[in-house]
Amino acid sequence: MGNDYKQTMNLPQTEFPMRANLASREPEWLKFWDDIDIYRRSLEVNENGPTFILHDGPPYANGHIHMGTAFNKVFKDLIVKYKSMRGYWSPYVPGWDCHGQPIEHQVEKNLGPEKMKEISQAELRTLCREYAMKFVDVQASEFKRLGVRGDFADPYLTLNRSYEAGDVKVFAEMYRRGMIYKGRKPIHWCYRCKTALAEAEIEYGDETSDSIYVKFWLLDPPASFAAAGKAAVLIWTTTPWTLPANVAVTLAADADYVGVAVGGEVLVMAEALVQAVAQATGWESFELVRDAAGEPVRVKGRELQGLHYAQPVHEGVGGVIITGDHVELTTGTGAVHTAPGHGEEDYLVGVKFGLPSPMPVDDRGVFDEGGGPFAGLHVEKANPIIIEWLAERGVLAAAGKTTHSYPHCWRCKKPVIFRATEQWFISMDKTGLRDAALQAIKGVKWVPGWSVNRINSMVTDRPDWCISRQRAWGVPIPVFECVKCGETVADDTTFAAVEKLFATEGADAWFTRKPSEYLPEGVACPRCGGTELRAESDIVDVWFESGVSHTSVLDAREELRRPAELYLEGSDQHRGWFQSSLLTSVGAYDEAPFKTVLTHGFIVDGDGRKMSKSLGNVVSPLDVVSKYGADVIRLWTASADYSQDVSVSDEILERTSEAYRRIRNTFRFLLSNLYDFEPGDVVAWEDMPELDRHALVTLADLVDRVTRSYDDWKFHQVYHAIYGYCGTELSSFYLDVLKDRLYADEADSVSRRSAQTVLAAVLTSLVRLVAPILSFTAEEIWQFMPEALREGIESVHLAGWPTSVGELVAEHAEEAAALRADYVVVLEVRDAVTKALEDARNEKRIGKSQEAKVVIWAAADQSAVLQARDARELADMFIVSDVALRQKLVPTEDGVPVPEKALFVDVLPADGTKCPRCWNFREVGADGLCGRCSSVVQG
RNA sequence: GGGCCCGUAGCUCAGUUGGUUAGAGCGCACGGCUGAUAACCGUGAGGUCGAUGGUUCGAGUCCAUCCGGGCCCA
Repeated sequence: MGNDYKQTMNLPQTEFPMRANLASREPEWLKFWDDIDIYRRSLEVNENGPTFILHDGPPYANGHIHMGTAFNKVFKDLIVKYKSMRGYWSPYVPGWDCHGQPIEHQVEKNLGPEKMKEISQAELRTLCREYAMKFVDVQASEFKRLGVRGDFADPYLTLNRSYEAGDVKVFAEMYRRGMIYKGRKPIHWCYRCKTALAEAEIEYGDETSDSIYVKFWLLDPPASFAAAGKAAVLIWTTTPWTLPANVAVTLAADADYVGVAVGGEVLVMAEALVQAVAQATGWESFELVRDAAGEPVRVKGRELQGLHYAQPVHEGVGGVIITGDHVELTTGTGAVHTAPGHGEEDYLVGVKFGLPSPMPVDDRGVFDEGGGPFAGLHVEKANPIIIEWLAERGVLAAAGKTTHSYPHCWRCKKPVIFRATEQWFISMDKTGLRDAALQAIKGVKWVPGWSVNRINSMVTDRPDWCISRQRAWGVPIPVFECVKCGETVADDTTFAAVEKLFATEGADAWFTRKPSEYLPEGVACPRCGGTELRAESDIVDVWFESGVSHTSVLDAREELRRPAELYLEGSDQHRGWFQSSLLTSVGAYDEAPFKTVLTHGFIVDGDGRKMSKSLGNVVSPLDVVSKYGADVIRLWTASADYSQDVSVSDEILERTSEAYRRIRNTFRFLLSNLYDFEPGDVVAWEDMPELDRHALVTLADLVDRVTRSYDDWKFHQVYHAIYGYCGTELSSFYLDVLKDRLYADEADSVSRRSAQTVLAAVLTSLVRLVAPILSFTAEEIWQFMPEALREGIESVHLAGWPTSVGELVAEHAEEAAALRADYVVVLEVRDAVTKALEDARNEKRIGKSQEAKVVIWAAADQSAVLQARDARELADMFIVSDVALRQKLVPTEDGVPVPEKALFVDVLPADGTKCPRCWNFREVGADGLCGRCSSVVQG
């Protein structure tokens, strides 16, 4: 609409682009932050502030980041930025977990078997180091691209010398305290490659095995069974070669066991499996042992516990019947042959019952003397011989073949065995570590609340911690072995020497130098006095390594300290890092390394399913960055309730992106109406229209709410509060109402300056509130703000937290309370008015609301509030040209009319003529303008 | 199979100690505006609260079972 008056108005002006173009513009802000060294600066401004340390849990330096790592890092970043803006000294040192089997495995795969054979352990370690460092760099740049701020120039790496020295320090302290011991545990073992295998190095594949049923004669059978014949417990196994290591039979405690009478013998097994076993063994006739009443004799597994049987291989040796949770009643006989040296479950139940774990198979897979009659036999060839041997002795009930999934070595593709070997353990109970840890848990704040249950049950139930690994890429168990007698040599002197060695040369030296080169003179075996020592070849579990970051990082770095205020990781870390950090810290220092632990759920797709390549629902953070921008990932991170699993999908990101645009446009409107606002233009509270004072109250309330939500770690509430404020409070009400004043009133009028004063307050507050989340956009806004509003501060991230509005409103607390109450009513009426306007619009009686005049038949409870305001004020708030107030009285029985309870609104065409400048309907003068516009135009 | 946890409109979230017709914003549909314009304003339609069965005068809100999903174990 061509309108000459347009130039006489104060229409919005700004260079701040409506379209964000985040993907291409964000890198410019990254450069800006680099240029001004924002990380150092953010520390400097809070040099004297209280300390807040969020200690970063190290992601594994392998591969690119995914949505989960992106979420976690952004989450941490917004907390650190918030605390920093609140005045806390909050250094953030990112870390990486660099050692471990996956990297070693990958390097070995890349190398191929030929080259692998040729290189030394030291060379392999060098390749692993290069591999890890490459991905540290990759991930660091990806994290930075997300806007994560921290000491990326000097992160902590578990392969650093100083870090490795910390491993020794913690190990030494726990060793001194008597928590670390040497024991045995079965592990996957490949006797061809003569090596231990990690779970990830196992490939499962179908294998045809022997399937045999064996009778273990009971030495002290229950009388009810024995009466019917010689009694045995019947077991089933697919690994006959493990029978020499048998020490027990495990039953299900609550299951019913019966005696099956076959050929004059009584075979005890689970009742539920009798039919299946009969089929497998081909019994032509059998019957259950019955009592006098003719009922089958049923005995619970737990009642049989403690009975003894004759070990099937070793003559004159007894085994014991125990019970365990792992016994299934779906296959076998419900009586499980138990050899703690040959299986994980067998081992665990063996530990529980204090059983020995004989291990008659050597590292080549050959039976030693422990194999009894089979000594010298290779396990690969043992099965048929053992089966025949059993048959000869009349204990083989049946033999067949079965196909099942079985573990294979990834290198030679051949079946592997479970074999107990010497390992290092941290004892949970010898020195009371478990109890101390449970005690320490109580002193930590766990968010959300269920988190404490989880850590508690894990610490309560976990077995001793096996901390040794038979690998190359890691930190060695820092002890020695006497070559002469095999005794472990480790004391203050050796630990100090090793710690120094690692601190100066790194753990690599362990593999290239002889102990005599770095141990002081005179170190000798405490048992035999031998002085020739061999360095332990096992390395330490990577969980132990990352767990000691409280020592290697928090203690070691000047800017940090232990305990940290906060650890923040996904819920899987209850078993992982939270626990390993807790146990090593309690073990070495008797206290938890953290004051608060925050846990978040996992990232899943829109249907709540985990992301996987096969489902095709994987969302890559790098793709999201290039499509939407890092700020949209950041906004998504903040918007989700992390106490449960967090969904991400195209739709969710699309919605988040729309929310982003809404927030961005709100800022754009604010900026565009402050182009001519100078510090001298500020209007005092007393001189403001009531609407503006109310807007300040609303803003102060928002700041308050948002601050509390940040403090309570409720970031999705921050998001909802800010988003809602932009849409509801500002866009659809306050800003909409303000347009007339901002555009049409005289530029320098008090009414317009008052509005701008409020807009400035909103802008400078809001930009700070969103800065921890929308780090890039907030910075962009900051740089577009009028000079004076920036107060000479270079970056929004150095600008501190908004406090002045809250103080101003607090000075007028009473009035503020009244305004809050009154505006509840005003806004109710406004809703009714807009609804009535919409009806009129649908009837084509009006177009824009300024064409209307509304008559409000106020309800009784609203009347007083409306009466207290003048009609023009109300008309402005409702964006109509005029308001008339009426109160409808209705007659009552006693003849005294009372006000009607309901509210009615009539919409009429506005009186007067449309002012061509401000589009309100008014009395117009000779120039055709309304009084206000006329005087503005004339100046 | 075990431990911990989750399941309210298409999406993100609210729903106090169980109590009137379950809320908000966004999206969507329709309409308005064209002086926030790849914007802005308004109105409206969408849930019976994963399912079933209990406790209760009354349950999204307590109990049980089941279904679906997640993490960690086995």
